[in-house]
Amino acid sequence: MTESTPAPGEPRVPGAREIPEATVARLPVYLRALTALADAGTATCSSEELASSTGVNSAKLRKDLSYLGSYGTRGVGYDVAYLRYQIARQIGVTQDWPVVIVGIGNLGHALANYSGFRSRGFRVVALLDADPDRQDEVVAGVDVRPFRDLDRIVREHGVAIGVIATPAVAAQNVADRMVTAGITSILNFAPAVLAVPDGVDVRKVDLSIELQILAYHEQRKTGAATDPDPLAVQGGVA
Amino acid sequence: MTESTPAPGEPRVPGAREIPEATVARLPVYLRALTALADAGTATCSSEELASSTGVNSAKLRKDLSYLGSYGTRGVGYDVAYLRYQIARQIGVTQDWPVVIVGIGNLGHALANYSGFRSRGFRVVALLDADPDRQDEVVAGVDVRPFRDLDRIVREHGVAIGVIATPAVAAQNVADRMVTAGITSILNFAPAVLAVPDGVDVRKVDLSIELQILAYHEQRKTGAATDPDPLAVQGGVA
DNA sequence: AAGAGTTTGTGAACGCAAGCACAAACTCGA
DNA sequence: TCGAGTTTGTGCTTGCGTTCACAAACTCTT
Repeated sequence: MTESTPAPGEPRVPGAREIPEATVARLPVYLRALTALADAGTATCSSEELASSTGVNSAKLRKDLSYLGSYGTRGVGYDVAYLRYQIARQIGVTQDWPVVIVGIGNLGHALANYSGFRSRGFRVVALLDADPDRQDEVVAGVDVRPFRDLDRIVREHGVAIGVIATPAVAAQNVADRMVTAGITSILNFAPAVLAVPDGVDVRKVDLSIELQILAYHEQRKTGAATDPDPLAVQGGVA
Repeated sequence: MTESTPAPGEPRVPGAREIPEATVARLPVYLRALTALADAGTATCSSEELASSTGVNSAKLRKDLSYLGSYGTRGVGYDVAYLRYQIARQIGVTQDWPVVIVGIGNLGHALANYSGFRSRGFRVVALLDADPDRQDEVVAGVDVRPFRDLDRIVREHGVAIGVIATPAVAAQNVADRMVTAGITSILNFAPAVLAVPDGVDVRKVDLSIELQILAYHEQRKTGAATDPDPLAVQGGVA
């Protein structure tokens, strides 16, 4: 992904270790498991327990946590509340993150209503849509605003993160406008490759790609491969 | 992920090369780009062109394609239609994949309406929901059926792939029922870790995890880390 | 206080993936 | 036919991520 170059030679933050990308991707999973444990009233847990409830290897879990610091106690395990706070702080979900969502189709609706956002510090400050007919609606308690208001909304609320839930053809234009408005992190649900300047992070979630990966493995399981006959190309794929 | 062990010693399929997981994950991206090129009337393209339109390195693209076979022509490039067919065949999207979706919330609606499924061989044969009030609805031209019909529907349509779009608490039960019914690939949108027997593949898409990864990098960019004071644990994270 | 049992943190080995760089194989013009 | 230009396919190097395995550090019982 578009990693902001850490200025060759000098570390990004003096005391902060560099956390590997693979570890960063797992921290939210640990956070969720710790929250569940805390809600269940559990005060302490071992790396083995936490690992099995998150579906990872316990050695990997311990190595992941070691990048954050030494927050466990040998012979005992981890304090659930303490570890949870430390992970939340590292990820950044102890802060408030104002977010805008662009594109109010089915997916935009689903995202606006998704409770998992609010509970982790993400606050949807506006839903934007280019269609003027939609701008009287209120979805999930948030006003639908015209897309042209993007700049003002970003400025007023200090929005750093934008979500694109538009059709593919509109995605690049939306991304450009977001970047211009000052957004530096984009979560893209549109099936399109976005070009953005350095310093802007883009993560992509593609629903059909995940299904296709499953189909690949499923095909291998059942051994049902299509005829590799090159002549079949004439017909093409539907 | 739960990779079906390829029987130590003997290759899974005699003639088939083993395609690396990282490559499999990119094949759908190439497929989409090739479809766009074909729609635009392009007959031939180089690895450089295809790479830039999919956002990957051209060397990586060529290496990925080399796992499928030698489908390019040196000095010329790749035949768009031919390569597209070969990739589609390898992934398995030249076949028809009947799919069931369980959980008709906002996300279920979005998935049922998503055109990217049908155009790639995925056919939603049923939407299942435990709520009896919803079973008169028709969403995206597909009947909403009671969850208890799962077994029959899977049997009748030969469903191999199931999608879980329920709340987290229901997910494991749904997965168990899916496995019992004969489903061997699950796409899970619920924020829960699923336990499934060997031979069943699970892929997870977690909307809030992606946002949290963005937040982590965003926090690093702005240098706005929260006070690491251990005493703050008393307050905990909201 | 000492030994047995438990669990963390991490050095080291291993394996997969990314990228470089170049020979091989093609086209095209003279 | 030959040489210049283009593009693929791939061996090799490098780096990252995973896993193993064990010393260090803790608790608990006697």
